[in-house]
Amino acid sequence: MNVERPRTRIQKKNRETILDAALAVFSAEGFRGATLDQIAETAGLSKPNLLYYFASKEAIYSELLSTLLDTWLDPLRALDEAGDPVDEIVGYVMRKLQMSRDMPRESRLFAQEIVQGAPRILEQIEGPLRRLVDDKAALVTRWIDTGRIAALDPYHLIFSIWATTQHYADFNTQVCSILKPEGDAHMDDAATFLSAFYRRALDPRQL
Amino acid sequence: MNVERPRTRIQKKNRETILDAALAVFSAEGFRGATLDQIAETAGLSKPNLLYYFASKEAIYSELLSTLLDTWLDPLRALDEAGDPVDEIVGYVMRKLQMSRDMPRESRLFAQEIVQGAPRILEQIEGPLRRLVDDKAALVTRWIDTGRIAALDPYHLIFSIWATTQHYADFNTQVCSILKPEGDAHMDDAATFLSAFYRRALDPRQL
DNA sequence: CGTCCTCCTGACCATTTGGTCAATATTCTC
DNA sequence: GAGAATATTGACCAAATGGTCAGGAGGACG
Repeated sequence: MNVERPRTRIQKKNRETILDAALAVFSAEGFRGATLDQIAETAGLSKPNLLYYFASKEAIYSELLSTLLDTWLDPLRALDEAGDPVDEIVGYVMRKLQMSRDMPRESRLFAQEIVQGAPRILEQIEGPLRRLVDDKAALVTRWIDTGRIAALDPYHLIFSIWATTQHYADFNTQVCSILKPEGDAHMDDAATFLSAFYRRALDPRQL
Repeated sequence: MNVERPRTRIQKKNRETILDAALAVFSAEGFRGATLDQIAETAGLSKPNLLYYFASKEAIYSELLSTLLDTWLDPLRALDEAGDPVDEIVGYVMRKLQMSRDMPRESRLFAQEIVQGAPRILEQIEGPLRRLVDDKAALVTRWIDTGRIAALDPYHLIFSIWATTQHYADFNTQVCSILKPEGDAHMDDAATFLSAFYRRALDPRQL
């Protein structure tokens, strides 16, 4: 089974089942911490069966990463030059926060990969991701130059958005330990905070 | 060797050597990814010798975490009610950023532990850390109530500071991949950005 | 110099884990 | 429903890994 494109419906279903189980296990345990047995059990399949669909543990992991990275960047892609600059960026922040709420496993998966030096997706980061960021940073610079937004380094602005929004997925344990109620009730508070925060920081008036 | 306090100078030296090597390996590979052999080699000691000084891999890891957490919180502790509110918070941001620059291994160690649900320091987070944060959040609230700083949720404000500053240590690989020059030259840019960013967001005038 | 205590190591062990394979079961196609 | 293609599994393997242990070095101290 060195196949790339699934040919039968069983293949499609099982590959999806495996990838979903792998996402759960890898995001919770990291690459090294996850075991094929765990993934197999989560998926409800036998270990040799996993290896019938994927060549190796690494193959599962790599396919996960590259499949998800694309989705992960959608919110940034949607940044639109035509809209109001401040609204656009605040909108991006909200979309990214929504993603942390809806896809915390994906967020943690990337977080762990990158913390460890991104050994398996460095290429994707230096290629597509970097190009996208360069593109959007140029857009922000245009907004700055026309005085429609505060003059703040666009790259570091984007980093700050990644950091503040992904924090709620990646460090959810810590957030919940400090904010009394469990659950993601505080996600709404986070949205309120970040919205006001970025609106204040970006407003071109003042100072 | 179930000793807690080192008694001889050899003990003290070797325990330090081991903890330093462990910090390097654990922060780069995570708890599960790190091996005793790696730590032993990094420390220049034999594996059985490690286990002469520490009861187990877990024991090394736990001692590392609890030793470092205290230092990690110093910047927040220094937040001073007597100073100018905006300057105090910006100062906190700068101290925290400095820590990400000087102690990236420690930052990554905590990051990985918390991403995985903080299984081994949850107690410390729910106890001392939470108390400290509650304390400082109350201080920020006082500043808000007297109109000396913008009205922003103090807990989420603190989270945003952790997120934005630690980002430069934890996701350093990504930052370097997007910002052309390697090295930590961009740490200065980060300081400039964060300083301006928080100053704008916190200024009590406007809006 | 002898002896006690600390320090260190080679050899070894049990378990875990990624991965293989031949054989069997299931599904698909005509 | 026969036969080919696809799917699944139990049994097994080699390497890695956390940890043990008996015994040997090495230093401190009388």
